[in-house]
This record gives sequence, structure tokens and C-alpha cells, in this order.
Amino acid sequence: MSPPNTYDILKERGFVRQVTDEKAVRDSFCKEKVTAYVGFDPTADSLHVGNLLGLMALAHIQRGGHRSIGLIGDGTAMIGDPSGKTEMRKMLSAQQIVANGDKIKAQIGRYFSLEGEHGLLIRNASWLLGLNYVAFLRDIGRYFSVNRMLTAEAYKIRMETGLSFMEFNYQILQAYDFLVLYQQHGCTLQLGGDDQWGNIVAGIDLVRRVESVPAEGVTWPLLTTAGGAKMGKTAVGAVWLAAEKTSPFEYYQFWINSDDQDVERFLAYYTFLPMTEVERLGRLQGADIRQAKQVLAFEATKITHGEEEATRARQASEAAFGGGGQDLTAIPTSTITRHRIEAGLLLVDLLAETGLTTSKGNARKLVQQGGAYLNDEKIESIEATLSSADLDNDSVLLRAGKKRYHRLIVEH
RNA sequence: GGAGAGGUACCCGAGUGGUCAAAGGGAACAGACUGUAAAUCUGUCGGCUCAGCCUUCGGAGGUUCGAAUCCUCCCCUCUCCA
Repeated sequence: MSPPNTYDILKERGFVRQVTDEKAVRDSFCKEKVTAYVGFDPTADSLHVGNLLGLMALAHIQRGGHRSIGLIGDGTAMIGDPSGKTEMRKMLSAQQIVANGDKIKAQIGRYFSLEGEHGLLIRNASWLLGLNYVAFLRDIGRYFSVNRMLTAEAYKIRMETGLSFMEFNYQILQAYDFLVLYQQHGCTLQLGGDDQWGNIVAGIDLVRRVESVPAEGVTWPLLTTAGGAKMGKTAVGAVWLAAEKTSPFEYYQFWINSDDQDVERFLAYYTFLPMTEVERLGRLQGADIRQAKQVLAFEATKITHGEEEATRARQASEAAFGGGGQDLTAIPTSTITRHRIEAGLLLVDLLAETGLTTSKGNARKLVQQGGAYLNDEKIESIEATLSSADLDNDSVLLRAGKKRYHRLIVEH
């Protein structure tokens, strides 16, 4: 029996929402080495959970023996926000975009190999920034029909709220990316979120018109959690893939706190476990679903942060929530001087300082509502201070609500 | 460029001189119940040195004992016309 078709793997795991020509895509994965790409916008100095689907899709494609291209959209991002920015700010943000691109580049390499012939990382600034406007209009612009673009679903919404000429051109630039990737690397497949459908199709049309070859596109569904929230948003903000921005422990906690209804989907999307195992875990009922969540959290953390960090995060999680194990070292930690403790330090101040609450006022409210804990003892008063007697092995454990922990270690 | 409608807290959205730190909804946070889930109920939801004070209703001035509310100028968004 031949190895499973890469397209079927993607489809089975839920990555396919729309596809231009299903048979053509499946056949090409059978017959040849396919080159596929996904774009990533360098709008922050780290990718986040919302970008994971693209990374996982590329990883599956590479595992199937094909070639994956991660495209950093530093050229498209360079156009930036047009609203009344000065020259200098534009220059600054250009530097920022480059810096972001550098950081993101390192992250992408964790999900699929960028070594050798099966993985590439490319930045579109390399061809977009040097474009000559008139030449571009003559060579590429002539293939686009404004009439047709205006009827696109993606623009319909924007026709009501306003669409600048710059934004209108975005699709053309992205289509051009696809053409360049075809010409330089033989790329014939683009994947993206379902909101990218219009842009992907525009690229396919351009490749066909210029090069007379068929290209294909696949979109994955736009994910929300069962609660309807945008994927990867928490109280603290986005869940980042960079350990400096979201620690492996917090990352692990994000996944283990998934809604029951999301667990099976997430296992398919965000782990490499075989589907038989995903389905088995998805069948668990009631409190047993926690086992599935532990697997999800561990596997997802392993992919992003490595097995060692995933193990530490799991141990810390079990120590904090399950009562078992004592290894709390993966919990977010900061240090404090003995001198400050001896001088009398209000716990409310500490809660705010460690980031467990956003302000002292919130810390006070938290204590008044009975949601603040010191070493798992409820903090009863907003006047309470930290004393040396609270130290256990030179450390104390602060907790806000049921789930958020912070460890303080005395500095010598 | 002309005419009109608007800009209110994380989002939506009430509020036309004092009773407004500003209704209501959503989101979020805490508590109860649970399974580190959901649903439900209760509370909180600008900041602070918190029974008090400070800073908010696009921006800057002004009128008034008192302004999110009235006046002037400016900025921005949308709709229609050119």
C-alpha cells in the first residue's frame, strides 16, 4: 500500500475548508514533489497561536516528502498604516518590520526544516520593495480587472466601511508573490486562512495568465473556540510562540484550559498524533476529557518549545493543580530582595508588580473578592504584607484566581 | 470642493447643563457550583496614598457657580453630490 496522500492527511485533520480543484491537488501530491507556500505577516516580534495552523500545514506537507515555503510578508507589511504617519515613523516601522522578520524566521524553523531542498524561508520584501510602479502596472496590473475585484466577497464588506487604494492593491501584491514563487521556485500551491481565499485565487489567476500553468489553492477554516472567541486570545493577550513572551508553562496552561468541545479538533490541528489516537482521545467523556487535554497540552508544547520544556511545564502544572509533584520551576518566576521583605511589603503591591493583576486597584479588588492566595492560603486583607515566615526554601507562591500563578524567589 | 450624519470607557451603544466615573449589552476578571471544561447564579469591571482624591466622553479654547451635554476653531470617519 502506498503512503497516505498528503492532501488526504490535511483534509482528514481539518485543514481543508475550500480547495480550488480537489482532484488536481490530490493527484499532484501523488505524482510529484509539490512546492507549497503559506504567508506570515511580521506585524509583531513573534508569531502566535493564530499562526499555528499554517505552520502545521507546512509541516505536514514537508513530512509527506514535499517542499514547504514559509513566506514572510515583510514587503507587504512595509506599506504599513497610511494614516498620517511621518517619514521618520515610517522609517522606524520599516526597521521594526525587518527586526520582526528576523525573529519570526527563527521561529518558523521549529515547525519544519529549513535545511536542504524540502524547506525554504523567503521574504517578499526582496522583490516587492524594488518594484518600479509604472513597469509593475504594465507587466502585472494589466491582468487585473477592477470590475472583477470589486465583486469579490472580501471587498464587499469593505465597500461599506471604506477601502483605501492602498488596501485595494494588497491583493495584487499577494498575487504577485505567488507568481514570483512559481517562477523562482516552481511553487504551485498556496494555503491560507479562509479569509485569504480571494487573494489566493487572484494569485492562481495571475500565474495562469502569465505562465499558462495551473496553480492551486487550499484554505483552512477560520478558527474560533467553542466559546466563540478568537483563537489564541486570553486575558493577558495573545498566546505567543516565543518563550520570552509566553512561557512554556503558560503555553501549556493555555492548551489544557481548552473547552471540552474543542479538544478533538485541536488534537488534529495542533499535534502530530495519528488520527486513530486523536479519535480515541476525542471519545473520552466527562472528567476523563482532562486526559485528552493533558495530551493536547503536552504535544502542543513539545512542538513549540521542545520535549524538555514540555515535560517541565507538565510537572509544574501537575504540582500546581494536581497536588502531585513538587517541581514548580517552570512557573513564571521573579526575584525579590530580602531587604524589601524586611522593610514590609504589601501583598497587593506584589500582585501588581508580578503582573498577576494589572494595577494595585485590581489587586485590592482581587483580595476583597477572595481570589488572591499566598502559598495556597487565601489572603484575607488588603493590608497583608509578605514576611520572612512565609518563605519556604527562599520562595513563595502567589496565585490570582484559580489558575494564574507566580513564584517569587529571594535574591541573595 | 458642496451637503448631511457622526466621533462616548476593551467592543457595541444610551446619554442635550447639575442626581455622570457616565444606562444597557457583550467581552473580561473574581466567587459559588464543577473536572484546571461548559452552562448557571452572584459580584467586580478608569487610576490612586480608595468612606476621600485625581484623570476621562475626538483635540484646543470659551460660556457657566457647574459641561459628555451650550458656543468657536481644528482633526478624523461615513453617506450622497462634484
